Amino acid sequence: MTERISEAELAVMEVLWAQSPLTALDVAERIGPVRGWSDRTVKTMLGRLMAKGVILHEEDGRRYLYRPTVARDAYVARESRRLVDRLFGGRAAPLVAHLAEGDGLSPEDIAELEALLKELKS
Amino acid sequence: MTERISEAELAVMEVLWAQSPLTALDVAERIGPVRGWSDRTVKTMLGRLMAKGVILHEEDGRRYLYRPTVARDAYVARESRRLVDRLFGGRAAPLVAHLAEGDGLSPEDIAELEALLKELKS
DNA sequence: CGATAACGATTACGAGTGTAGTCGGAGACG
DNA sequence: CGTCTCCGACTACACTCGTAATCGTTATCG
Repeated sequence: MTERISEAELAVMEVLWAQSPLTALDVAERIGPVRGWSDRTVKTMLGRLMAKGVILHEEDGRRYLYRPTVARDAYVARESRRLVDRLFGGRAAPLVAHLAEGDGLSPEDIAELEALLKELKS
Repeated sequence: MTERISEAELAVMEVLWAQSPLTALDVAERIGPVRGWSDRTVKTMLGRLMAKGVILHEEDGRRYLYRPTVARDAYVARESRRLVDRLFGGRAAPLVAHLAEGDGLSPEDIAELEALLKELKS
């Protein structure tokens, strides 16, 4: 049901996932420095995210407070699945294998994965 | 260096990764039925992929034979890394955890991952 | 040799994206 | 009360993507 979130929009979502509700300017302050966006741009993103239904706003005097309607976890799960489906025929193991190649796995990752697998088998 | 490949373009790449070199019509025959594309559309994709430098063509009489310049493995590794970086701060373990949640891991996946981890530790 | 068919090259066009600018109304300030 | 300012709503514009259609040239077939 939830529509796709573009890369730039995701930056706004990350801010709101980190803390919400926030005003448009709050969001802009947290993003502007990092991405070099004007506050207008942030406002546009908020508008588009509203249109996509992934955030909502509540009135607060003469301005709005924005908050996500979609949990980060849910979004992340969907995107992960998309990638795995598109590139690996839905199988997770090859993905991990690929990450392992380019030195993508730290020792902590490996330990964490082992623990995870142990749990899954039980 | 390599530019991004869009979703529709990826379908063309998959065909060429499966077999190459191929003519435009060869590609269209392999894709058209599945995606419902006209051969014109396939030609457009080939042109854009050429512009992006991820395929090249060799002349074969009055037509071209196309082949990838980028290995599927390299592409897949880059895209996987992008996702992991964007959504998981570069850590692979949380990704696998997310996939595991939605029943995303088959028993074979789990077995395969175990074997992989064993190998990585050695 | 003239018509036709097969190709590649160029162009089209609406939706989405990145990145803003402008307009209009409601408070704030003098 | 008139003016300035802050905010959201609407508009802009170039670029990418998905999905083709048209143009020009060259080989081919009768």
